[in-house]
Amino acid sequence: MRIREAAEASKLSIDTIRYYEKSGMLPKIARNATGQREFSPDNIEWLTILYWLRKTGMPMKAMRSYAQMVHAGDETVGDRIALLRDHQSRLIDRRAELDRCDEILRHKLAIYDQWEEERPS
Amino acid sequence: MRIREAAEASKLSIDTIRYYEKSGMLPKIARNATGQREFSPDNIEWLTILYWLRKTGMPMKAMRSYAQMVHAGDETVGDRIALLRDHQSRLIDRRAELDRCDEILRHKLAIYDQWEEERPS
DNA sequence: CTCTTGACCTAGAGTAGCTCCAGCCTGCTA
DNA sequence: TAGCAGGCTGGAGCTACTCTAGGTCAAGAG
Repeated sequence: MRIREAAEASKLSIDTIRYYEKSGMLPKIARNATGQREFSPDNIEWLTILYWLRKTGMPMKAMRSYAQMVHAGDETVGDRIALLRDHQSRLIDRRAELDRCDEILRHKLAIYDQWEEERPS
Repeated sequence: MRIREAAEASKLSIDTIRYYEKSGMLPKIARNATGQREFSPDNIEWLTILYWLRKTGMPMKAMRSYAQMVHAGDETVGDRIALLRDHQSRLIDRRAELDRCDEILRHKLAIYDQWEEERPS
């Protein structure tokens, strides 16, 4: 699978995939005879996970160390679990932030709506 | 109220507040005799709203136009409502993203946990 | 009354995480 | 054999901060 398809499958952009490779966040990606990247199904799964981790705010630094742990082998499984659980708990915090913002917006909108009612355009 | 207190009250950093002022996202902030910023309670409310809007992903560009609309006066209230409602609907999308990521993490962790069970450290 | 400390100031450099662009190569189709 | 699609690299540009250098000012200690 070449980069265009990999981008579509993972929802990352082509540029972002190349950037992630350059930044050491991907395993070694195979190249064909003319130097083009060839993505395996495993690579696609990896990209997809990165897409979701980034989208929900995991910093590249953490993704890089996760990548290195996967590369390092089985004895890092414990640390990998810790890293993922850690991110999972951040998701909860983020959800609370969304709720708080929603609350503030509701409040603000209630004020504006009342305002509109009183002095209609 | 000076910048340190304003930062504490709004949860923005001192640097970010100065940056926001420079970028035209704040109303005119008063200065005292020695050139230090003096924040009014209104200013603090504004900073707090910006904090939550940014934290939940509103781009600076949108915050800038919101600031300009507030500055422009009452006839922009309709547009302001539209902008806030728009952001509110983004919050829903973000929540869905968090849920999706949580699902993926659960799946991944289930696999790792099983792995750990099979070959305990 | 000078000295230090601490809070503030500005301009500008540095950073994260992309995104876009120029210039080049290759393979397919007409 | 020319044209076009799709890939490649290195590097510039962008957003939203974050940090640093170098300076001012006020208040308390010696």
